Amino acid sequence: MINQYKDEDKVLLAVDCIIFGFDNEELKLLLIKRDFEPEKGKWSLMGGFLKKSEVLDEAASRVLQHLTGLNDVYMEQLYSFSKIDRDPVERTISVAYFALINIADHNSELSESHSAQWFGLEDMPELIFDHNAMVKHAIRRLRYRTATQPIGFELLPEKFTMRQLQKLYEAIFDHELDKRNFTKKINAMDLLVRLDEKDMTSSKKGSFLFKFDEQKYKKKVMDGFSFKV
Amino acid sequence: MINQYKDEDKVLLAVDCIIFGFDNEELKLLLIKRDFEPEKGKWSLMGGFLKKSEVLDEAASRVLQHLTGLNDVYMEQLYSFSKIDRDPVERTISVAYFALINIADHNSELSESHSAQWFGLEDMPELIFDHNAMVKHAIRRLRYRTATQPIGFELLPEKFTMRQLQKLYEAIFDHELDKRNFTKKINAMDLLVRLDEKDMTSSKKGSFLFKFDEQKYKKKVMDGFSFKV
DNA sequence: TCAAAAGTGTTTTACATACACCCATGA
DNA sequence: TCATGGGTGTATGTAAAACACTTTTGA
Repeated sequence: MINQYKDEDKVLLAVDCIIFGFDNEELKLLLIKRDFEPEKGKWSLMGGFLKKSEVLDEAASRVLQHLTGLNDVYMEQLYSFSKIDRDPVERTISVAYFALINIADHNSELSESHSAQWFGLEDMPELIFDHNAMVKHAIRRLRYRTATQPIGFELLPEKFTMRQLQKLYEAIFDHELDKRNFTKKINAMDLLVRLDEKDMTSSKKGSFLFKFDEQKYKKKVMDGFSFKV
Repeated sequence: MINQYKDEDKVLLAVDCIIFGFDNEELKLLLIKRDFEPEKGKWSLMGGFLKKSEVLDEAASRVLQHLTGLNDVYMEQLYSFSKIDRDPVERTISVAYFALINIADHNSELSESHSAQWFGLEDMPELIFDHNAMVKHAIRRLRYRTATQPIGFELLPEKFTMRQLQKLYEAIFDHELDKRNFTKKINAMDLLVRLDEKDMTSSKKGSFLFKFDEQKYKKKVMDGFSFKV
């Protein structure tokens, strides 16, 4: 078969990862300080190029794994960015992905070796290229996804307190929530299992730990779901 | 500056358009019968390759314009598909776009010259490559977008009756709606202007024509918006 | 005069919101 | 004993859903 596509333009395809974490207080992003040109020394999302042997999801996982050491992470393709001069070196289209990780899980030596650092959404530096726009987009998507599927749990450790979960939702929606109403709504979802175990670090009384029920969780994700603020 | 990207793989980037239309009864898709290999003679979405001089949105508009003659159409980037062998000729990543057009507006000679044809979602043929998956994805997005922004109007002529609008929403959500509740909800949106004009084709009594108020429409799109079924 | 679609309001139900006090404990 | 965060229920408002009859007019 002759190749009827041979006169078409080829381009570089990058993936860039918006990596969200949660430190029990605020939503954070893992950014790297570029140690190569162009824009050396500036802050940037972690990225890489698609190889011919990979699909996009694999490329994004590889990039994430490279920076955090983590596998099996919640990732979702976001949007493809294609401004002509977005990368000054060469025409590059970038497919943005966002990832939700548990900060405690990531390999911090690996991150440090990439001069990576967590930033709160409020005190983030300016990023290179169109990365600021990617982050904006990712926050919107995270809010929508959280309102639609219980993916918030991906950002928490396996066992967590109701207050941690609430703080997380508050951070994602940037909106204070009522403790009682929140508990009610979460319980109505019927996704959590309360353990016979308390976290004693946050108060003298201690607060119950929960984990979420993966079976029910998967079912809810399938059926759709709604959380409103 | 030396090109530090020179060892990276380059790929072909395609755009494929999911083109929705509405014929007052059902949602339809504009498909083309391929007249070139591979998969010649099979049904497919309209597509094309990204040129180095274009951004993705431009490529998608060009492809759409080529088939329908239409400019200034509602289009939205959907998702990028990257399975290794999705196109057997060469490694090609495709960025899917969806478009909403008014069937009456499109240039039907142009479409015919591409052997294009409208299909209801129910009686659609199997499509080549991963185009079926693209369509599925597009329907999901269209539902979400319609629930979130009043974009349904993009599929209607300038003047339309309340029943046409209802039929459209019913087609999008594949769900019958109550006439009274629908009218109430649409009126509450405060987007429509009732004209002193009736459409006499659908009944003896005739039914009022409406148009939507572009000013208010734009404002609502900005502010966000909610329509639930 | 009747068939066919248009138009129009009220009641019921579910869900979101607002709101305040007691509990357990370590210091 | 008291300061701190944890845990819980009820009343109110708002939006969705269910539901049926009258109007107009061309055939």
